[in-house]
Amino acid sequence: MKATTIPLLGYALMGLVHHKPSSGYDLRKVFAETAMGNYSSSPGAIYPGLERLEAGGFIRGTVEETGGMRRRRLYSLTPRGRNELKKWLARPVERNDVLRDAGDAMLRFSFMDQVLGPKACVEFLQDFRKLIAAYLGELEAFLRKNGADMPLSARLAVECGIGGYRNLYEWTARALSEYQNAQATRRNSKHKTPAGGVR
Amino acid sequence: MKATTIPLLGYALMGLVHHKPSSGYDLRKVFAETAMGNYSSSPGAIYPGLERLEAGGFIRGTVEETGGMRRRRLYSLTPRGRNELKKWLARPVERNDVLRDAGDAMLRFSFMDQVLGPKACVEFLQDFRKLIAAYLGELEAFLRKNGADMPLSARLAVECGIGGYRNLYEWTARALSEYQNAQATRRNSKHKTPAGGVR
DNA sequence: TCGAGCATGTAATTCGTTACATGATTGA
DNA sequence: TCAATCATGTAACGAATTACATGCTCGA
Repeated sequence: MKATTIPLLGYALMGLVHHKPSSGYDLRKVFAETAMGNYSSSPGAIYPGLERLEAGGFIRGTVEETGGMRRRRLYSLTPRGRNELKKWLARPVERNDVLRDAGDAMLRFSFMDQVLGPKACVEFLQDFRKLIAAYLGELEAFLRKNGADMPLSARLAVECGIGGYRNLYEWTARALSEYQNAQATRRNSKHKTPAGGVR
Repeated sequence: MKATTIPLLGYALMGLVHHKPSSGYDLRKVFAETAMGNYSSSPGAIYPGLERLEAGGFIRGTVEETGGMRRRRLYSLTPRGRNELKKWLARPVERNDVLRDAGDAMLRFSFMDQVLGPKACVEFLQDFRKLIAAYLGELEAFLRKNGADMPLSARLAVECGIGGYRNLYEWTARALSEYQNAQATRRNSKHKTPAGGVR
């Protein structure tokens, strides 16, 4: 039983395909045109990535039968894929997720709402916030200790990084309060707006 | 004449080695323990990376002759390497540098002071600032157009990204004013503290 | 003498990048 | 009929990750 390790791009693809069944071309456009501009968008990444996911049984592609237009292979999540996506999203946040600019963690969060619901988002944000605070403390200590001996531009670069984490920290507070508002609204309106909103 | 394309890690290594001749082990520790925690630090990245740079003639390794301790190979920058580093640092900032979290650009900036001097840093910051402002506008427009249709967590993720760029934007202002102060100080003290500071 | 930390490497694998190739469809 | 755009691929290559292997040196 192989470990079946899925690269980040694979999860990005699964999350998008879960949101809305899509072709490779659709997905490339998402990466190229939306705020997901980090991530590849090159055909040499997307198509092999989709093939790997299909070979692993996480997505299934079916050829669309529309009159006109060239054939497009529409991918959608299989139950297995949905399960894998859930597992990935439900992983506890670790210190590691905070280090390398947290791209991984933010990707997870951006899909979390639809798949795991608001409660999981709140928990995630709380844990994330704690980790950010801890790392922020480390960075500030580092700067206090070494800042004076560093070339100006290097010190400024570190300060920029600290500012980035401070932004992240403040963002978690805003995000948490938005979730509290959303939950209050939902309680009042008695499920008038369900959770996911696939369309 | 091959293109000799050097990966980002290669430039990180060159910048560090220029700052202070180092062994592979030293460099690994820098990546593992300082604020440069993004970047690999694994031996399978560092040692082959150093070998490639040496094969390209950018750095040269000499075995240290200290009594005691196991032999360590100390690398230092060759003239060719210094030239290559300069060329990389002097590249104009492009829109592309702003997209993928600007890790590349910040790395360049952090070495810039020592190699190109404060004037280049100021120019860099001014260009960088403009590009950030432009991309920030795009992201905000994107959010205005699509924010309402996005799941809450996805929208929040975009807002977090926007906050990150806003931080970057504000940081450029602070950095610029620090450079102006530094220049004023230097003028007053008549080169008492030169530019580089290799030690 | 034994383990911890110093120090350097190597091999298998996987993945992304760049660049190229192909063909279908639509509108001018 | 020609260009643009839709849509899917493929091949070569480079580089990072993981995991393993090795040997030195110092202190307890």
